[in-house]
Amino acid sequence: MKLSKKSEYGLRALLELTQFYGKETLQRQQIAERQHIPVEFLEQILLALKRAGLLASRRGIKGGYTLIKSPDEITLGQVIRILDGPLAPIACVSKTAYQKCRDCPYASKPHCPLQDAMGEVRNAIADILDHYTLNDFAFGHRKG
Amino acid sequence: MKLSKKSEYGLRALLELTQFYGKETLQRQQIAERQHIPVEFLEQILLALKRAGLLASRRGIKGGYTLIKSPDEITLGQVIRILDGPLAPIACVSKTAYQKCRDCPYASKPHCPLQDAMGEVRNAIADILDHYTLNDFAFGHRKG
DNA sequence: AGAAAGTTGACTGACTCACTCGGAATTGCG
DNA sequence: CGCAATTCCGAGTGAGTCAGTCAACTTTCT
Repeated sequence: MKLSKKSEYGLRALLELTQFYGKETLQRQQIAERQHIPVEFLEQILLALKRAGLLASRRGIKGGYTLIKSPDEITLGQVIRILDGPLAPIACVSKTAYQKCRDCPYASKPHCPLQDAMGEVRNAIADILDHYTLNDFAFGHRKG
Repeated sequence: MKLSKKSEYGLRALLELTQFYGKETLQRQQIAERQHIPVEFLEQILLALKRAGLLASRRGIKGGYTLIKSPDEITLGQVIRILDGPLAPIACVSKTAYQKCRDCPYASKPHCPLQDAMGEVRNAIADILDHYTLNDFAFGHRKG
């Protein structure tokens, strides 16, 4: 049940980019320093977020990264799925990356205890993370 | 955010042991067959659960494993913590295995966005798993 | 005694995590 | 143009974890 460094760094990087949304573009270097992230590792994270359509970048001497979507349209759930894969604890309860469980003795039966339990967990996690926007994240989450 | 095979197998093994609670002792072999678990791997799982005080075992020709605590006193949360470690996505929000995060730029500040978000997730997971007993698991969970 | 079971520790192959490196492409400036 | 600063991209790496496997030992029952 662990969050990878990749996701942690990714979220912390987006924290910075959210604070400068609509103002400046930030360079890897700056983000890395402010958030204490190894710069070369950060690079591949930012690239993944760019490929996923969250960031834009410019090369060259005045280059850098910018948020391309509004920070209240991006949720922590999206980010973690991009960097870490599905939120669900086991594949057979994932909604975004469902996979039938093989070799499970309940696969044929209408009802699997593990699926029930882990399904609840998945939903609880997704409920939080898919409604937690970068704005909430950067400026304080209004609790429901 | 993934559940290890170890925990999955452990929970499935306890499913069997719960069904026979107060009736028979089960052997590794039987559990392994019913739940399709590699028997030698299952062994080390059962041993861990024994050391943690959930199971008793008898050696020798009529040996096997039994639940030593009532299945409504054991929660899925306990089991997963024994086999997989803390439920919390990051150590600095764990209640059972708290660790100060080092190198986090918010470590000195009164308030860390990542801790807020992951703290919510941790609580949601723990709320479910620490109230989900083996009885609920084996015989159907009464939803709150 | 001997077979059947659990106990223990070590071992292994594949994989993942968290980086790291080298080099190519792009951009701005003088 | 030439050069420096920056991003882009693929590959590599060392440590560690995951998911078992194995061999040798002890205990118990008949």
